[in-house]
Amino acid sequence: MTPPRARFAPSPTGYFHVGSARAALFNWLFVRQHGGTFILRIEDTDEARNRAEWTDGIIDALSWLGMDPDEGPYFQSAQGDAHQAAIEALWDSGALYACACTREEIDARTKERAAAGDPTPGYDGHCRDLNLPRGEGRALRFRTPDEGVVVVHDLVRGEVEFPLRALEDFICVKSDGKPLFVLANAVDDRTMAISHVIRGEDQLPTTPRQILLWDALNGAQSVTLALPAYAHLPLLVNESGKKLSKRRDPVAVEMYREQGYLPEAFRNYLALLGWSPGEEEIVPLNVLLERFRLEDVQRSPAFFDVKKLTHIDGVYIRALSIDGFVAASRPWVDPVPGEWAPGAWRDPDTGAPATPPPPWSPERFDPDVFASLAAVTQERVTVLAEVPELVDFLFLPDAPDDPDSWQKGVASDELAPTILAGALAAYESCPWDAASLHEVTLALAESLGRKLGKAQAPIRVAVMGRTRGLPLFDSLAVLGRDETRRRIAAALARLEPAA
RNA sequence: GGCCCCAUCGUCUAGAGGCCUAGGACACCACCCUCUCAAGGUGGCGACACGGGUUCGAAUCCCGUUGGGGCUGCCA
Repeated sequence: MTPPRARFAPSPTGYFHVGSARAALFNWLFVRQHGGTFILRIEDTDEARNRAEWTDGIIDALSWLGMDPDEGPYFQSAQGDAHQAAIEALWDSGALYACACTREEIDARTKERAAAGDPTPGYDGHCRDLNLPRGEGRALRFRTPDEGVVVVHDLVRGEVEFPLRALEDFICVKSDGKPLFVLANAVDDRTMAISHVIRGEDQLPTTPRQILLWDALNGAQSVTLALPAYAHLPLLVNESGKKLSKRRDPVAVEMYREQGYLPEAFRNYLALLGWSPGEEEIVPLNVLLERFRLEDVQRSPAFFDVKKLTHIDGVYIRALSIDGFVAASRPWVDPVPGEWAPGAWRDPDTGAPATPPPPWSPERFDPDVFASLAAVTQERVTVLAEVPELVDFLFLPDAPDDPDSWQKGVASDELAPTILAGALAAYESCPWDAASLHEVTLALAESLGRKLGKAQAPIRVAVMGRTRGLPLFDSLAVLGRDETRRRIAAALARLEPAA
């Protein structure tokens, strides 16, 4: 196969949609394994607001996922000359005609037809043979053949036939002279010599029009180009089986990045939607590259399952080396000014939800202290944004205050004062390491006739603030004798303010 | 309404006529391990939408039904 040229062509509409990310990934995998070219084209011809910003977001997200384009970004808005030339050629060849109908007129006629028993919707070809001149608020329609079929040769779906009689004369140039998506898209694919169009299934119904346009362009312009190969990927849906919607579904890739999903894990999960690498599903990139086949892509829609994504992310996090984990956690525990950090991105619609910064100040954070508990932290988080709440007790001036934990672990335990007082005494002079602390605390528990599991709760809440968290004795060992005892004493005082 | 697509456990999938009393993973449940929480281990629950064909034999092929979805804009 000659090296393919495939494009990822998002429109900058606010943030990077997971469905777009999946489409980009499949394009990228396909191109990489065939030594081809991965092209980024920004389809920004509409009312592009804040264009630069959204485009930067797309580029950042692609880069985060390790899929930097080989060419581009090209901007559709910069292709005006090519679009114009195509329109002129098409007009001169007679493929287009001017239409003066308004939406209202068309709808009215459709209604009339329906009343007369003809349910055919769409444009009725009213202006088709009127030979109207161009201009004056007139859109240009494509003269669609009345008989026959257009067949789309789809790499994942096989041959899909569209009867032409059901295809109306569609508009491809707006009344202001600007091309519509269907035309701009086809023209750009021609000028960029695209060989493979890999995109979402929602684009399948528009494909016959683009094929018609492509053929017409071949006849109208001096260059004859081979039609690209098409591959329409199954849609990503929510749990009710509907196409992922920007409104009610968490679809922003930026949001997942903020929450601390690793790009490798995210990419691995994306690859699993509509495709399977085989017996193992958590596989490194080289395996993805080795095994991916467009032909093996599933045809039915796939549910974007955050639970599974999260599980996979947990596996990737645990597979990190300690150093790797410490480095990956950095933005969440010790963000560097000027560099990417959680909280930088906000949902353009809701203005939320950004991951909050760590609860401690940069001055209080100690990388070495964090590193000493990294191993036990690593196996307890599933996304990096969970790291701060596990280690915050180390960097806050006092034990974090969690009312539920206090109530459950201390206030409602009649033995809590005894345990805390016992621990305060026992910790005064015992060797300060996890094993010794374990031993000493176990002895205290047994003297009170309690299992260690139950007896450690008040100490844990007094020092670490919550009933759940890192292993207690490792944590105390790192926190230090003085601070541990100070917090236990503080908890005792809080329990018996009078005494 | 019209056109198109799709149909294996709740979810993602393996399965390309006999290897399937349908395999794995997520989720869920139970047990084990255990200083909390995780992680890990063991086991469990759980699917070929339905009806006709074709065939010695169908989850796999064909047809129909039903169900779901997409598109149907002078948006991209």
